[in-house]
Amino acid sequence: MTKRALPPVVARMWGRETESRHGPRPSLDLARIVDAAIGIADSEGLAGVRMSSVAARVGMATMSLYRYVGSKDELLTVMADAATPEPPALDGRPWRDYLADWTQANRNFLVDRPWLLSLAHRTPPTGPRTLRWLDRALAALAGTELDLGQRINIASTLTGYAATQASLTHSMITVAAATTSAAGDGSITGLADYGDILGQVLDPEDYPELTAAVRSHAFGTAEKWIDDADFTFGLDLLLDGIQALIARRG
Amino acid sequence: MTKRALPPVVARMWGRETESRHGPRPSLDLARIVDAAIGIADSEGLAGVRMSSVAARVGMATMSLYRYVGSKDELLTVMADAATPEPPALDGRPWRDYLADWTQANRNFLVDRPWLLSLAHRTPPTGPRTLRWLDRALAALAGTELDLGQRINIASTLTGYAATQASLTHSMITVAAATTSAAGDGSITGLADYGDILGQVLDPEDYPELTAAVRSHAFGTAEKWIDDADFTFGLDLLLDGIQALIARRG
DNA sequence: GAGGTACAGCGTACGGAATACACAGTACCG
DNA sequence: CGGTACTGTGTATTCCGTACGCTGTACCTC
Repeated sequence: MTKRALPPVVARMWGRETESRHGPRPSLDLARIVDAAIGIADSEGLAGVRMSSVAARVGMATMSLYRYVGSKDELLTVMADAATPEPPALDGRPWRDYLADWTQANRNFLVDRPWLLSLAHRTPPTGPRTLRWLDRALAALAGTELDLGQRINIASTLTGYAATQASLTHSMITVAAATTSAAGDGSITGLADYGDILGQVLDPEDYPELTAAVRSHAFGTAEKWIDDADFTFGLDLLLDGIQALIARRG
Repeated sequence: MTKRALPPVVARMWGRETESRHGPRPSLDLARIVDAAIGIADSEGLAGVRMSSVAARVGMATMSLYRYVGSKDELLTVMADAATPEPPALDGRPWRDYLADWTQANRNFLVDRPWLLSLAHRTPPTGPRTLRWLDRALAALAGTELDLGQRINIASTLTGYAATQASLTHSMITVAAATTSAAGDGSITGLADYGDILGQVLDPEDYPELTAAVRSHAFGTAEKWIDDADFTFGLDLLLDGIQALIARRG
């Protein structure tokens, strides 16, 4: 029985705080702090999330936050889970329909909240929301002959795909924050620029295929990355692979 | 002709510095600084990479680094490219063989240098190494009927898969740095613990499938994540999907 | 009901890290 | 041979995260 204490972050995400009976009751709860932090991240990006700014937003002193959160890092971890929406409902749909929906929804909220991408690499999923996504994906595959390991693997692969696509979409769409303020400075501002840059930099001898791609404007249109068509294309690749596997097993 | 100036980072990565003739010659070059930074990241992690520590490592004053790099952020970007190895050689192999190799190699260097994962979300690929990976993947698909957009899409999907798997592998393997130093503290230390935590936290009503997975120890064995079998499983899914697509086109 | 106790909110202070700025020395230019 | 542009660097500023200790309060126990 290796039943150790939960890591404090995890405990907090699940409301497993040991209720204390002494002293004044807290005037806030973790949720309100996390919401404030999420609000800031949405409007100013992750960089705007400072202990001081969050505290100001909830009307407390900076140091008071530490009664609710062990560290800024912890706060970010909790934020990452809380900012994740609920997964779509299964409603008895066939696995392929559902997983397509699931993956797309996954990508969509990552595009809406690009800062979530930067928080993705912290921990394996341990929050209620994130785990619900995993659970639902497993549920969709429940009717198949796949074993549990395979189902988990499929879920992670799809999440990974969603994240990759969201990240690409985001970095391509973004009019990058011009760090140097001079007009016409050298910041990468959009997609057209990306193709430009590659064109300027690539040696055709060394990068023959890429050069060809740039020349035929394969990176040219910004819509390409916002459009669902491209996303769906890759997704279908994955789903086809899964379907073939299931067929083999059945 | 929208031929703007290259972003400074990009210029530096490609050695497109405007050679200056006045003044003393630089006593170092960017490469040595980047190597030092990579060395630190390898041994202490990204957190160990401070302008001061890097400077110490190359035997210069902190502020001297700013003669070679515009900002720490720029340094990290250049590091990310420089730490990427060369892609495997194509050698006329069929696309599927090569891409399997390519993806696996991609995952492997990410597992070796987990800090690269945290730098992945900064920019679309603009460095010589990263772009060479892309070029080689496109080259492998050159014989197929797929159009360029599709080839690029496939390459990103595979990179994404490699990154996802590497990230999972890493977070599972890691004996997490115990931030609190007390023994038996609550940090997530490994895989067994991960299953433990889920078990403690999940409500079977709300997470039926996950609960079942935990109970049957689907998260239980650490080898599962280090082992190639699992990686190859998902990879084959993808490749099958691609193969089906190519067959359809041909 | 009185005192003790543990905990909430918060002001102050410290330490680490990035980086603006100014200055000294140096190599090449005319 | 002065001027100039650039290198290396010390100093100082600014911005954060957070350790610590103090004050007041609500509940518990006697």
